Amino acid sequence: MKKSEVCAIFRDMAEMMEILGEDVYRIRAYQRAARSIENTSADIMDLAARRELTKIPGVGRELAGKIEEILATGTLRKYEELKERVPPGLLEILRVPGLGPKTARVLHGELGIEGIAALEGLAREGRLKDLPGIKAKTEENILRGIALLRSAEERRPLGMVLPLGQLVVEALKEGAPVSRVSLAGSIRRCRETVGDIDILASSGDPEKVMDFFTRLPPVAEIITRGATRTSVRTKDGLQIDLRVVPDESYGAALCYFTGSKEHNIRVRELGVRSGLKVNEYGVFRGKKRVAGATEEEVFDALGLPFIPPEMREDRGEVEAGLEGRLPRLVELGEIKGDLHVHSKYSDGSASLREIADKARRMGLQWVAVCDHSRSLKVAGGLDPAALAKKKQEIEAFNAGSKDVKLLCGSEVEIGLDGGLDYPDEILAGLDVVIAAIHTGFRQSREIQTRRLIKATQSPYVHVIAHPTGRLIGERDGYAVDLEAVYKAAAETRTFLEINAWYKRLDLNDLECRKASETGVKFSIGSDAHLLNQMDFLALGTGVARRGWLTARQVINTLSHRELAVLLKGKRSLFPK
DNA sequence: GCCGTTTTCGGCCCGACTGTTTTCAGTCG
Repeated sequence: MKKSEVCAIFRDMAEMMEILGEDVYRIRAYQRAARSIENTSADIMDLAARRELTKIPGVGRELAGKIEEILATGTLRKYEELKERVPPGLLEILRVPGLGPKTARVLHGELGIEGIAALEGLAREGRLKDLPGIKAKTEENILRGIALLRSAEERRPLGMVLPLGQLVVEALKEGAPVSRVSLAGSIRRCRETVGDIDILASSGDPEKVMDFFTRLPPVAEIITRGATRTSVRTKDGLQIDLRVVPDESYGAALCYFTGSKEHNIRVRELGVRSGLKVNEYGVFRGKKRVAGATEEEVFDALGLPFIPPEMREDRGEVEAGLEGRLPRLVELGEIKGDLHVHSKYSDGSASLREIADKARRMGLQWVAVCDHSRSLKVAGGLDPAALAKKKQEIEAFNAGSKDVKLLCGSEVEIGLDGGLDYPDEILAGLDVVIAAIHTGFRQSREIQTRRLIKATQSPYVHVIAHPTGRLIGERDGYAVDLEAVYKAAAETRTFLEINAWYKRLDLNDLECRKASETGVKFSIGSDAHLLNQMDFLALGTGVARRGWLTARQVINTLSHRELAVLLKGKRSLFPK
């Protein structure tokens, strides 16, 4: 039983109770508990075993008992009772945007509607109009909502969306009368997937800003257009919202529109306790505005240090801020190199020199060129001769390069038995060895765990690449006992990769945070196969920041010399 | 159902927008 299943049950229950018109604060308690469980890095089974479930914020005695019941029986009596009273089709129609629990209740009570298909049919026939609180307009809105639901694109990987967001922000800075402009929303928090692009600007002439915005080349359609908020859709169906506020509200609005919603709620609650009201226009004591122009000012008025956007998820950052124990997060500017890049030697498209030139343009000092190992034939895995040639070329390059240095590495296949794809003599000659699973995804949890742990136990393996193997929106990671892997990695001083390739982001934010508690350190690698993909390093840094990691916990912050010493150091743990 | 330097009872985040209403309820972010 995973915590996600517990959360799903609580969320379902909240929706059913909403339809039944139960107490809103009880409903909110279930929703808050679900969020809170999702955001906790602790293992829910462990907490239950230690009878410490009430340590989760928002979980009291009552809900702790319910979680225990779910863990013990797989379900919950009260949940089963609710399901008897609320048919599943009724939950389905709640997914229609603009249609909430109150309306759903009326639709079911009066017409017995139990699904989107039935709802659509009756709306088309004009048979909803005479229900209490529903007229022609609401009927139209329901039909529009159903169409929207069908066309709604899934959330997209951050890396697919970020470049467009940055482009629009740059365009506004250049061409529109704005004094400040920034990305906001989940894209600014560096969430791994993004539903739409939120942008905030301040200006004394919002009309001109909106005119400029709606005429930008990527814009295909204007959805709504107002003085403070305009929404457009791009040619490939992505929504961009631009909000324009006066300069004195910019900081408060940036906090508000960056979110997350849960973080905002927490911050406002904090304000209420000291008699302050927080909204998108500022922080107010009575009618007097006490802060609002900058985010720093807003946090300061609430007695908080600046909380970086990547942390604003209500995962304990507000409490940590109050107690003065917010970590100083690793910054992109501190990243000195990329630990995982593919070259022409295997399936990458760039030469060693091109990789080094790109690194120089990015302000990096070193790059580990880690091509595939020999058995991964589909990806041009290197046989020992090719590997020797590559090593020679890298040595020659380094001898002639005053600034950027290359490390000769390999992304070595981990076999089904946990064995490695090159013999030790060859591994010993490499600067960096990243061990990876690309085959045998369907092995049992025990086998996968053993494979990864055995890899950490090699004196020559420095990094476990993309530890879960998941691809965002395409496939889940393989079954593996990650906590056992973290423990093995910590004991053997093996680093865990934050693979920054846009569909991987593996480990993810929560797992980074959990792993870091065991003392593990991390290596960020872009996994670039094309030169421009080295820019994914920024995504990996975002994941590290969302995982609350400091510069000391990320080995990419080391100089070339420091890194070389660290990598050689693992062998000394293994007496001959 | 949770929670506590105003409280173990009585509160529980805030505002915009829409559509249905003559002053407000529902929904959303």
